[in-house]
Amino acid sequence: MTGGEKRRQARIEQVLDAAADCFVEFGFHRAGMAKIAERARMSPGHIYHYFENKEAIIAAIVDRESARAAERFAEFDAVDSAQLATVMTERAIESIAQKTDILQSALNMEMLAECQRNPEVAEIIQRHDRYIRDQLAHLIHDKLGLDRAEARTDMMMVQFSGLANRLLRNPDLDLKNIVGLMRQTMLSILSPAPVTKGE
Amino acid sequence: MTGGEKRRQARIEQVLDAAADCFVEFGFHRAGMAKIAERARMSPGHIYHYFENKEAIIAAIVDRESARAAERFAEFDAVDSAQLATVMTERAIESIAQKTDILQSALNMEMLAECQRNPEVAEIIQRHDRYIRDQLAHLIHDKLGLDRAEARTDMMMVQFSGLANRLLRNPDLDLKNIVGLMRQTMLSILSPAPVTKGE
DNA sequence: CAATAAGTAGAATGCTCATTCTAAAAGCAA
DNA sequence: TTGCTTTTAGAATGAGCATTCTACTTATTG
Repeated sequence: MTGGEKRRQARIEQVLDAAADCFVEFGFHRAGMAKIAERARMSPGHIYHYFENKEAIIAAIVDRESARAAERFAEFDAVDSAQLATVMTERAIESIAQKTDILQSALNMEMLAECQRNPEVAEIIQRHDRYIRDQLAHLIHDKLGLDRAEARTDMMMVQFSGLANRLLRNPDLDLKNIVGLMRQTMLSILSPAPVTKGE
Repeated sequence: MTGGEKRRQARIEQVLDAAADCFVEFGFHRAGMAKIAERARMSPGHIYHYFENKEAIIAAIVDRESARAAERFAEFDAVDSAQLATVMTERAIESIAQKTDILQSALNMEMLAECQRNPEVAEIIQRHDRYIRDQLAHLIHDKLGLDRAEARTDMMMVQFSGLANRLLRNPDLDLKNIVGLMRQTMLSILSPAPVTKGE
């Protein structure tokens, strides 16, 4: 990479970091380009040398955040089968317990609201989700040798997103009290026990 | 109620219906007063005779939607204990399966994003959530005779919100395939089985 | 050291939108 | 009907904001 390209990449990161900050604080729509520019320590007009418009920044943020989420899920690949439910539980709780991820949740909600109206955002979110799902399903099917891997995958993901959601509605939620139940629940989802088919 | 009050109430409902429509379609911020007024078949300025400002409309919508959600949960009160997990599962799936509730989900995401920045909205959401939680916890504790009712309640609610969330990320999700697992999961949450305490 | 290019700033533009204001229409009491 | 209040409309106001434009500064290259 040449010096110029490096500089350019650094500037783009600067914009994305500033934008993420603003989006968390104000939301996609009330975060003005002026504010983003200020936080990125550059002029508003200059941002347009790196992004075509604000939509493109939103898309880039959604992409970056989704990719990071996917990375975090990829780590489960290395986990011992017997420990999977426990490790996932700890991870779900721990990732939520950090203040940063509570804010992260708000950004996630913003993204999910946006994807109802912005097909490009929807496409990005769904692509990353599919990737995570494929990884997890592969894990559940090949490593744990379970049937209905797709359904189990989706149920596992229900736990993750549900927990994040929950904390927004009930900020007083004491995570320590539900960690046991969460582990039991995940174990139940990952158990080969016969399940009555839904009619 | 006098004729005038009735008329006024009807107009207010008209505005709320129109606003809900617009909020789902465009989001809180890009839904203009002009558009809302058009859908409510009245002039923009006129809306200000019923609501102080747009924030107040948002607050009213959040309140109305949360109250409706609470109503739906209240119905579980009448359900036979043995059937509770099954009925809740069916309800979760069924309420999601309806197209209207997919849109509803988007509005919910919008609300949750908003509550990070708007304390009034946060207060409304949390108040209704507390109400739902109390009802459910009472059900679980008194009717099912289970311990740790609060934790179980929260986990049940994780399932509901998680499922809605999931469908936004994966619109191709086949609900039929997970209904069995969802029931098993809810049963597990509502089973008295000993649970290893989280460390 | 030119001289061209790349990077940067910040003001100007033009649009959208919440909110306010003025006045017309409709209900209503006498 | 007449005068008074309530309801309604729709234009005017003014702020905020994405985007564009012009010009300045810094790097790069021959």
